[in-house]
Amino acid sequence: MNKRTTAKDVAEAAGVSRTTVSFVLNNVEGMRISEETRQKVLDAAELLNYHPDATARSMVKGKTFILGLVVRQEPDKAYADLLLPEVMRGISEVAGEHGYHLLFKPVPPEDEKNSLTTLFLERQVDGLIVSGPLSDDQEIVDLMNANAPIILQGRINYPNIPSVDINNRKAAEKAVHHLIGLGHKRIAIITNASLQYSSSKDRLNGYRRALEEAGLPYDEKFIFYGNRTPDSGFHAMRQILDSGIKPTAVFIASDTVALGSLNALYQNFIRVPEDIAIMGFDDIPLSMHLAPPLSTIHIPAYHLGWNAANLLIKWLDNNEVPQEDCILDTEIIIRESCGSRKHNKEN
Amino acid sequence: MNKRTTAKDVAEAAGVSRTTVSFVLNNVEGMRISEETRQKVLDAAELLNYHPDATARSMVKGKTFILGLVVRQEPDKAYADLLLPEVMRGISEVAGEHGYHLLFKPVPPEDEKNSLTTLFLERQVDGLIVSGPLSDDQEIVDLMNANAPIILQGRINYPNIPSVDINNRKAAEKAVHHLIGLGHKRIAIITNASLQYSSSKDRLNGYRRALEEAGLPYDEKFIFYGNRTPDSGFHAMRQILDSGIKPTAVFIASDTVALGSLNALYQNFIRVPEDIAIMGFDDIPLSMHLAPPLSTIHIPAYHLGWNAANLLIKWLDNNEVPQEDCILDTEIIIRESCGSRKHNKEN
DNA sequence: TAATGTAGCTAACTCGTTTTAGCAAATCGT
DNA sequence: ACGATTTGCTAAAACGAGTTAGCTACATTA
Repeated sequence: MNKRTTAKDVAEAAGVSRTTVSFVLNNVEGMRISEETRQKVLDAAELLNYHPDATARSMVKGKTFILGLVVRQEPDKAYADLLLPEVMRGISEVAGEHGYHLLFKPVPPEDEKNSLTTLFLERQVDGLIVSGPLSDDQEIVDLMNANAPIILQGRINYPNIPSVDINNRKAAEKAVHHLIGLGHKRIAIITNASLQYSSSKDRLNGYRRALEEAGLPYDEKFIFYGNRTPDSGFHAMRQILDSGIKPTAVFIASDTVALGSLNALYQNFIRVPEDIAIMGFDDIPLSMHLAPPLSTIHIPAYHLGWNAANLLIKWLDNNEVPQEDCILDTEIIIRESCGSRKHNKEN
Repeated sequence: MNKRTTAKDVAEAAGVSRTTVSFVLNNVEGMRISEETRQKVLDAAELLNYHPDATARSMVKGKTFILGLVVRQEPDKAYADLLLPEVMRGISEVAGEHGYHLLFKPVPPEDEKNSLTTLFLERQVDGLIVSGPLSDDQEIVDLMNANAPIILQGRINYPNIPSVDINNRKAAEKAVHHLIGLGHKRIAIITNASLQYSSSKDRLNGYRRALEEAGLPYDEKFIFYGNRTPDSGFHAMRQILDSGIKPTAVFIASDTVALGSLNALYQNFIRVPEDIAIMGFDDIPLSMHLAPPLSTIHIPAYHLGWNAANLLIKWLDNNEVPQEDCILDTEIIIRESCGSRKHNKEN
C-alpha cells in the first residue's frame, strides 16, 4: 500500500501551511482565507485524494465518532434474535448520516469482565447502545452513574436510564385481548424468554391483565416458558399437550419460539387454527410466510434502532441527555393462525 | 465523566517516567526493569484503573485494531440474510481473541461513493471482510490491486482475491442429486438471488450438472428466480403453478426464499412432500422447525466467519497474504420436505 | 503621518501513546 | 584501579490531525 497522503502533503502541493489546509477543509468560521488560496487547497486535496486520518482526528477531538452496539445474549442464542438485523440497519443508517461508525460487540451476560466499561475506559467508543439487557444489569447502572452515554434498547430495573422500547405489557394485553374477543377462554402462554428479562416479565403481565379484565382466571398451570429459541417452543408446546390442560388458544410471546411450537403441533397432527389458535409476538420477517401465516404483534425494529441512534447522537453532539424514555407503538397483525382463514370456514 | 487516567498519572503515582510505565505494561523485551519498579508500576496502574487510550495507541502504532465487516446488500433485503448473525458471531469471536474490534457497515451495491475505499483512506479499519459481493465488484478489485487487506465471504469474477466460501456448485449438485435419487424427473429450480451474484450462478450450474449427469434434460422452462426474500419465493412458486410444467420436485436455492414458496403451496392446498418435494439451501436456523421440516444444504456460517477473521488477522499481524481460497464443506440435511416422513407413509 | 484596524496567513502547541537514542550508576574484566 | 560493559531508567521524537495565539502586510482612520 502506497504511503498515505497527509495534510502536510496537501499543504506543500498547494504552497500553504498545514494550518490553512485544515481551515479550508473544515470550513472553520472566522478564519479568513482568500478565495484564491481556498481553491488551491481544494484542488490539491482533490488531486492527491486526501482523506484525513480518522485516528489523528479522534486524538485531538477527544472523540472517536464510533458508537458501540452491545448485544447482551448468550452466544448460542444470538441467531435467534431475528429482529436484530433490522435494529442494526436503523442504527447504522442514522450513524452514517451523522458521521459515526458502528462497532458491534456481543457481550454474553455471564461475561463478568467489565467489558462494557472497558470500551469506555480504552475510549473505543463515544457511546453505547445496549440491546436486550438483563433487568438487573449492574454494570449498566454503574456506567450510567459515571455519566457514560448509554441508551438501552430494552429496559432494566432501575430508574432514569434512557431507553428505547415498546410497551410490552400493553402489547401482550392487546394480543390476548384479541384471543378473548374470538371467544377463547382457555388461553395458555409460552413466554419469550426467562423472567430475568424484563420484556418477558412485562409480556406475562400483559397476559395476566387481559385475562383479569375479562374476568377469566389467571392460572399458573397455563404458564410455560420459552427461551428465545424454536427448540424451547417445541418443548413448551409438548408440555402443554402432555399437561392435559387443553387450551383452545396459546399466546406465544415470541414468533421465533412459536415456530418450534407450530412444529410440535404439526407433528401431532393438531391443526392451526382449526384445533388451536396461536398468537405470536415480534412479527419477525418470516411470520407472514409461515403455514399458517402467524397473527402477531408487530415491533418497529428499524425504528427502535433509528431512535436509539438518534438519542445517543444528540447526547454526544449537543450534550442533550435524554430525559424521557422513547416508547414506540406496536401494532397487532391479524393473519390466519387465530382463525380468520376464510377459505377454511366453509370446509 | 471524571477525567481519564493517563500513563502520565500512573508514572507520577509510581514515581517513574512515562516511558517506564509503557515498558512495564507492554512487557517490552530487552528493556530491563527491576522487579521493584515493575511492581510499583503495576500497583499504580491497578489502583488508578488505568486503561491505555486506544486512539493514541492506534496513532503511534499505525493500526486501528479494527476489522470492518461490509455487507453488500440492498437495505430492504438485509434482514433476509438469516445466516449473517452466525457469520458475525464467528468473526467477532476470533477478533476478540486477537484484540481486534468489529466495525459493521452495510454498503448497498448501488452505493457508488467508494465507501469501501474511504474506510481505508481515512484509516477507519485495518482490513475488511466483504460479505456477499456482487460478482463484478470493481471497487474490490481496485482495492486488492492497491494491496488492501480484504477477505471476501463469497466470490467475485476475478482471480486471486482471498476468500472464504463454500462450493456452491457442488452443494447444489448434491441437493438435486438427492431429488433424482428419490425418483424425481421433473425438477424445477428457484434461484436464491439474481445471477449477478456468483452464488446464484454457481447453484444454478450445480442444478444443471446434476440433471445432465443423470441424463435428464435441462430445460429453461424449469428455471425461476428468487431474490433472497420469501416474497420472491412466493411469486416464483405461483409462476411455477401457473406455468403448467407440473414439476414433482423443486430445488429452492435458499431456505428464506423457500419459506415463501411453501406458503404459496399451502395456500393452494398442495401438500409437501406428498404432492411435491421441496429441497432447500442454507439451513437457516428455522428450517428444521418449518412444517414440514425442510431438507436442505447446511452452510457452516459460524465457521465461514471464523475462517475469514483468522485469515484477515494473519494477514494483518504476520503479513501472510492468503494464497488459497478457503472452501468449507457443506452437508446435506435430510428432513421431511422431500418425502421421508414416515408417519405419513401409512396414511 | 502616525495610530489603529483588518485581512490573510502560519508557528507552535495539544491529544496519549510507543519507541529510539542515550545517560548515569553499578558491575565486570584484567 | 581503570576502561568496558551492563543495568535501570528517562528525555525527546514521532504519529497526523485540530486549534490557539500571533505575526505580517496592507487598508483605514484621525
